Amino acid sequence: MDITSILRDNGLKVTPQRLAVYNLLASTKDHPSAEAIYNKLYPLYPTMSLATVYKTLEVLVKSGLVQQLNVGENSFRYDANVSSHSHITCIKCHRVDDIEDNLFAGMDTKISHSTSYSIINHQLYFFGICPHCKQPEQ
Amino acid sequence: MDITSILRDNGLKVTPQRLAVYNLLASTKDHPSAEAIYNKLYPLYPTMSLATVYKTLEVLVKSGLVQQLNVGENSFRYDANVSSHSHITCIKCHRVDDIEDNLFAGMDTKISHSTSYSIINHQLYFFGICPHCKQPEQ
DNA sequence: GTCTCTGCAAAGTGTTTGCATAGGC
DNA sequence: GCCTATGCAAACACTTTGCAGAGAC
Repeated sequence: MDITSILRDNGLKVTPQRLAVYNLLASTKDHPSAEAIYNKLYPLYPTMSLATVYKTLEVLVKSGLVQQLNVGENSFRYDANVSSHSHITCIKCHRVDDIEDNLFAGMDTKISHSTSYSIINHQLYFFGICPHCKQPEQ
Repeated sequence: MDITSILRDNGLKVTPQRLAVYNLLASTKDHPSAEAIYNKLYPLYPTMSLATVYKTLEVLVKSGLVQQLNVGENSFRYDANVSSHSHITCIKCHRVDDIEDNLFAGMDTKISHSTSYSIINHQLYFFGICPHCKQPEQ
């Protein structure tokens, strides 16, 4: 199902701003922050405001079209990939990459047994040095 | 080694405020935020300011006496347990409990192989409903 | 035409900083 | 007595809110 139908099904209007934010997120593996999204869209939509980006992201998150990530910076990052998957951050260049979730199969069940919680989901963040930053400086 | 010696070894002065913040963290499994720490200490140290709590926490984190947690709220939480261990948050009452880290043995190596990053550490957060909140409301 | 969305500015929240004074050593 | 730490207030960064006008349907 496409974003237009999903928005309409949720009683939400389809606006150029909403499409622009979603399409930007869907076309990158970058995990940008609200501000980064705004900076990328501003040249194309010079009337768009940062407040609109925030309001749009809230709508997209609530509609299940986008997920909000918290990689321990002071701002959130956003991801149009809403499937359960984890992230790894480079402590040098701060890029954020995806990790396939099948590496964590069965983990929720294991945790559930050892904690007596009912596990609903998880957010797993790994920190390290990416292949690019491992190369010697020149 | 006790906190007094560790502070001195780092060239830091031992002040009542630093001891109070550290001892509070060391004596609870609560994972309080800076504000919660301030609120607990204020009755005992009425001249202490929130800025001092923040400055003290920064010093303690840098000295390796305390770790900063990011459970996806808009504020950080702090933990005097600096051993590698993960956390689980109740989405109803927002309590944060510890998870023994041996459940995750070998995971960093696995991720390192699949991502080509050098893994330095990880932050694993689980979300669910705690045993207490699972009980029917009365 | 209705009712939600946008965009501006202002307010809010958690955290950090500057600086004079207090206090550890 | 020196030099760092404290505590106040002001600044900061990110995010949210209020509201009038614009725009989707």
